[in-house]
Formats: sequence, structure tokens, C-alpha cells
Amino acid sequence: MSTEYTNPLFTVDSVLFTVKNGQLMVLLVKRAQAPFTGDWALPGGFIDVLQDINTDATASRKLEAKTGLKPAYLEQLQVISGPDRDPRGFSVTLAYFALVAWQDVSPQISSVESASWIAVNDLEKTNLAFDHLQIIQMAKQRLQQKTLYSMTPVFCLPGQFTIAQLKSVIEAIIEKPIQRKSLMRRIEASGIFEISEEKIPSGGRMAQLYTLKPGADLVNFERNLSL
Amino acid sequence: MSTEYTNPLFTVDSVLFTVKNGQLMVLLVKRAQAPFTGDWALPGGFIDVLQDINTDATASRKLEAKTGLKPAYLEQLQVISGPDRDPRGFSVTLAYFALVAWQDVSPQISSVESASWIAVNDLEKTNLAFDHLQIIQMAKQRLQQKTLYSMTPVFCLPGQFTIAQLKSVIEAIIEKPIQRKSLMRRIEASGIFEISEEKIPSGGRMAQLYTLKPGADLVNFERNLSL
DNA sequence: TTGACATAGTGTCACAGAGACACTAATATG
DNA sequence: CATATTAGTGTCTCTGTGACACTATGTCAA
Repeated sequence: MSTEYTNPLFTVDSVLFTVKNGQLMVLLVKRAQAPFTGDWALPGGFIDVLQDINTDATASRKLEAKTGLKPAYLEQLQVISGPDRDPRGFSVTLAYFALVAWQDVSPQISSVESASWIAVNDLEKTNLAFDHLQIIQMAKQRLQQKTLYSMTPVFCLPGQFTIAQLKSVIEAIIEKPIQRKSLMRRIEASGIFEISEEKIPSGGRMAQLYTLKPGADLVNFERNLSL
Repeated sequence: MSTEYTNPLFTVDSVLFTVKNGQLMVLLVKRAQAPFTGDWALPGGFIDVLQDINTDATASRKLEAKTGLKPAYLEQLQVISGPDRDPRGFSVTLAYFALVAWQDVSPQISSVESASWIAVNDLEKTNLAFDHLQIIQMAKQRLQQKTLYSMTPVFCLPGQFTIAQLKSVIEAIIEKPIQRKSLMRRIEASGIFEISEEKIPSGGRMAQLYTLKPGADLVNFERNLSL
């Protein structure tokens, strides 16, 4: 009944997405050590039980180290485990999926050489460590699914945003066009958004800025957007 | 960068539900060792890297040990972690949620003294170890949510079942009545059920038996049942 | 100043699937 | 054969998405 000899390697990795120029991007870091030296991998690492109160804190801390800020959205994705996914032996990884506005991280990220945003649809050309490609695909699927029945994608936008921006982010995620009207109905129905005082120019009529109501929880709609 | 000193205790626990006499029940075991000796707890334990190919196998194996069979449905729920949830120190628990037909396990379970089905709505009266009460509530919420947009509850039924049985299981889970008609529409629309050759008596007209198509995946509907 | 254009936002109809509920079908029992 | 009981259908309402035309308000160039 002792646990010493069987305790497997436990790590926390995060799939941090953002949307930039209509493309879904994921943050990857270049591995410095073996195994998979020089390949791209998900940012992550080991729990530090002295400073992390739980695994969410671990994920958040590791992401802050790379981006300079805590992710706007963070949610557990899945635990992946097995004897063969890490050559060093049986390993258990808790994968998170997270969102940020690229406008918020853009300044920091460019200064770090070892971290980089890569378009999710370009990953075939990239050498990815471990089973991180599959994890990213899982995270993408989950994000797409959530986008159909919630406003999760707002976390890819800065504090103030227009409907057009939100629409564009949603379309980048699900890779399908949606109706402006449907989005506005949902914004209205969710009750979690506030109309800002400001408007911003857009090339035509001024666009209304919205903000998330402080402390408002995301709502799940009863119907999906159609695929 | 060594991992030895910080590697926390990692366990796998499962919330195994079934529905019996219109009540959602959860399988609990009586703890024999400290901490929480004599309290009820979720069935679970440590990974055995020699025989478990992953954590799913761990959960499945532990449940089979208690019930005599593998659960019909098994899905990861969440990882719960923290320094205070186990008095022995920082712990990480991967919680699963699982379903079985009570008809399938009923014979075995009664023979084991240390395991017992307890109605989820009676848990206030029960002494539960660790944070297992919260985990069960999380699992219940997830099951309720899934019931609104999928046929997940079929896994609380034996291989052949009637619409009335499925209706009754769904109603026990979401604690609301639903329309027979809506359920039939979904059975039809999902395309994952087969009409069996048999019918069974029911007190009135004979009831059609249905089976899950072999190898069919669960479908997610685009709308929720209303709460 | 004005007209063309571009983007923001609205009005409204069609469509699909859930809710409600009455109706028909089939089986048991007195 | 009448009645009770459960299975299954017909069909209307209701709600929210899709589609798309229409109005509103800004810029820019002639």
C-alpha cells in the first residue's frame, strides 16, 4: 500500500489560445532539455506545492511566466496518462486550456525568444513534443464546442470590444461565418454585458463598445449555433 | 528542477452513479484506514503503473473490484488538488464519473459489506471523507447537464430497455418531469438506437424494447431540454 | 455640400425542435 | 365486454436561430 515506487511523473501543461488576424493561435515554447530538445511544446511544468495552492495556480503561474499576465480564462481540459507518452516512463499530465487577448500579451511575448504564437492550422509543419499535438486538437474541439453555446470567446478580447470583434473571434474559432443578428440576440439575452459609454470608429458608422459586467459568470445558452 | 521532493500524492477516485426506484444513487465504500476511518468515501486508489495503461484503467479496475463489472460509462470529471484536503499533505485527485445499470450490479454489491449505494439526496446525513461530498455534487451537476443534451442516461439501463424506463431514469437525474413525446423524438433523431424484436408487458399495452446500436457513439443534441 | 461607400444595428419571416396535451392503440382484468 | 392502464401518435404553440433586406451613421472624395 505504499505509494513511493509507483508514483508517476505528474505535470501540468496548458493550451493557451488567442485569436490574431482571424487565426486561432496557440502559445508554444521551445524545449531546451531532453527529451524532444528543440521541438515545440506546451508551456507547463511541475506543481510547486510551496507556492501553488492547487493545479490551477500551477497552470496560471507557468503561463504568467511566459506571457507576463494571468490568462483571462482557464479551465481544466483533461488528464492524459500512459506508459509510452514520455520516454522517461509512465507519466500523467493535466492539460488546461486557456484564453487571452493577444492585444494584452503582444508586447511581452515578442521579447521572449523561446515562446511563440503558432497558428493552430499550421501545426502539421511544426515539430511538437510528446502528444502535444493531440492535446491541442482536443483543446480546440472543446473551445469550438463551448463557442456554440456560450460567450467563452470574449476572453480572447480586451476589456472593451465591439460586436464585430467578437463576431470575428467566434468565426475564427469555429471556422464558419455566423449571423451578426444572432450574436446580438445572445449578447442581449445573456445579460452579462454592459454597454460602454464609448464608441469607436470602424470605417463606417461608429461601433458601440461593450464590456463584461464585473463579476458576471458566463451563461450557457439552451441552443447551439448551427455548425 | 528535480521532482522528487515536491511530487504530491496522486489518486484516482470515481463517482459511480446508478438509478434505482427513481432515485439517483452513488456507490460509496467504508474507509478502513486513517484518515477518516469509518467514514464513507468514493471508491478509488493509486495508479498501478504495472497493470494500468492509463488513469481510465485505474478507475475502471477499482470500480470492477467493488461491483464485479466495468462501468458502462466512464468519463473524467475533474482534478481536485490542494494542501489541505488530505491531512497527510498536498494531494491531487483525479475524479471520474461513471454509470451502471443497477440491475447488472445488484447481485454482487449486496455481498460486499464495505460498499453500498446511497441516495445522492440523502448525503447530508452521511459522514463523507475528504471533500468527497463536493466531488459528488460536481458529478451530479455534470450528469444533469449532459442529460439535457445527450442520451448519457441510457448507461444506467440494461442492454434492452423501454422508453418508459429511460424516461424514468432521466427524470430521476434531472429531478423534473419530461415529455414522453420529446424523448421519442430524440431517440428517433439520434439514430443510435435500434428497435428490438421483443416487447415486454407493462401493465397495459406491450412496451417496445430498444437497444443501443453496437459501436454507436453518443450524439449531442443542439438544444437542451428545458430545466 | 453632397453622393458613394462602408460598417453598425434593426425588423421580420421562415424553420426546427421542445412543451403541452388530447387522442388512438393494445393489453390485462373483472 | 367494459374499464383501467400503459404505449405511442397528431398537432398546435412557443422560442430562439438563420437569412436577409432595410435603416442609421460615420468617412471620404469630387
